Amino acid sequence: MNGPQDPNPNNTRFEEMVDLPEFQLSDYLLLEGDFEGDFSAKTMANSEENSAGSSNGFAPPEASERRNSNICKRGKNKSGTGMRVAFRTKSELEVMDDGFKWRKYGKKSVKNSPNPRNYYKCSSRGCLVKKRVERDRDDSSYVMTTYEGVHNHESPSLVYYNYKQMGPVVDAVASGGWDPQAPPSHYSS
DNA sequence: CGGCTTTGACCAGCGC
DNA sequence: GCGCTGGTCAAAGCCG
Repeated sequence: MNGPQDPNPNNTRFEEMVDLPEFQLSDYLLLEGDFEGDFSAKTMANSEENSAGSSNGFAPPEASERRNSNICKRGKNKSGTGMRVAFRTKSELEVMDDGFKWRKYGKKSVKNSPNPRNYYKCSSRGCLVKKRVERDRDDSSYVMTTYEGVHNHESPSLVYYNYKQMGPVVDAVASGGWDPQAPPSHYSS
């Protein structure tokens, strides 16, 4: 199931969302995927607040990684899609419209967190992509969203995704040079 | 009536 | 080996 398949269409929609005033991307975590190297979790913070610790509910990478150990704990990707991406977003809304249709299938209170974790599956037939949503335990104004898997279809609402255009964005994020606040100039509407 | 959410139960992996 | 915890299932209820 490898190949030049859509790595994560949500990235595109998400990037558009963080351009909106009510959304503010804080952390971008590549937890698993078709990457070279042996890292299991990679943390990208877009702000100098990162170096200031968690004064703003913003955990340093070390802490973020530790928190992500929950996500990686099972170490198995039942959906077999091999791609997991986590975002931490400052948002009032718990469920963000990323262009896909999600069906809630579970809710679980997590240890060490006052906020429950919600589990969603993509509503599209045959699509095994899952999504976990929970509020940050340190600062409930932040929402942790974890996508697992790759959509085998396009967004039912709008399709902005273009793999060739997406590549440089991912590279920019990986190198810390991507500014989520910047206009989505790579879109050609 | 169909689709979605809710919620408790069950299952499986991991750490001790 | 056992207990804990996270993830999933499935039945029931709700809503459009």
